[in-house]
Amino acid sequence: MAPVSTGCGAFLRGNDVILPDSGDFSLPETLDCGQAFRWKRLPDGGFFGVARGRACHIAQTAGEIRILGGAEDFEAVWRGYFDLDRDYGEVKRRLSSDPVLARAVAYAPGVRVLRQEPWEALCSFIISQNNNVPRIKGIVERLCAAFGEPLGEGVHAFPSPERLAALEPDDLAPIRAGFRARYLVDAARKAASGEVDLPALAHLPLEEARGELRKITGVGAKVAECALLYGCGRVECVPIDVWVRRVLDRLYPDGLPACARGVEGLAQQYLFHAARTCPGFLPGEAAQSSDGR
DNA sequence: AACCAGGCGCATA
DNA sequence: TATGCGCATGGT
Repeated sequence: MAPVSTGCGAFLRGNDVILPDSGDFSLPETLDCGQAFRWKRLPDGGFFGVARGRACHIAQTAGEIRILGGAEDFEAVWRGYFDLDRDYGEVKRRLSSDPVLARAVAYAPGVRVLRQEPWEALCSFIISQNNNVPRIKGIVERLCAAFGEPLGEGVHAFPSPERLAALEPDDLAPIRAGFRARYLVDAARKAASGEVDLPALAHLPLEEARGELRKITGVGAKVAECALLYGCGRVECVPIDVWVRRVLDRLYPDGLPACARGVEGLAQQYLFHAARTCPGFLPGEAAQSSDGR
């Protein structure tokens, strides 16, 4: 069987793309760790999701991950989306020279940081503020169903900035986003007009990129950092929410260790996930038992 | 029935 | 610069 692409170890079997299990990619750990909000567990244990206007069914068995739907979508979307050209084994070895990070990595070694679209990541994390994961998912789902382009079979793309820019906050009432509705409309108008140049954020100097995002009402330091990390591939960015705040206060009072330099955002994801879901990871705190579907 | 949820804007000192 | 409060909504 011919490789569908060089570098990431994928090959084609029939119409599916196969990723041999490297130990560096767990579907639940990656898709259900609070970084993306459109992935649903399927009865067969796999996941279904939509990104960049394409739907995807992905399944994991003992020895491999199977991406259904063909090599074209894989090359166009999923290879980049799942960050398959980054060597997470190497990243994890580096991070594991620190004892706390080593624990976080060992707890969930299949966590990857997804490379989402800037606009979707921005909206998702505007919605996330003072909110919980199950409800964030519900709001995003209703937003897509109401305003996203139909892709067939009841599936919808994430709505474009242009589409949302034409709305008033009240038009978003059915989404039940609460006070965040006007933030979404403001973001849409600034993105659609080019007042905030989202595609430029991937290569702008960090402070400038942060400043651009914070022109949007409802985008503060944390949401801006999320948009940059999850939406713009800026893996040095560290969103500091309540969980990461606790990790830093209690375990890294002097900041993240030197081994995380340049990939602080990836380190953050392992730490965030462990702090939230691994009992006893945070001293003097019970982790959440579960969240969401 | 309060309290919380991957925060932010605004007022006040 | 630094706190404190209200905010829509829904689940414990």
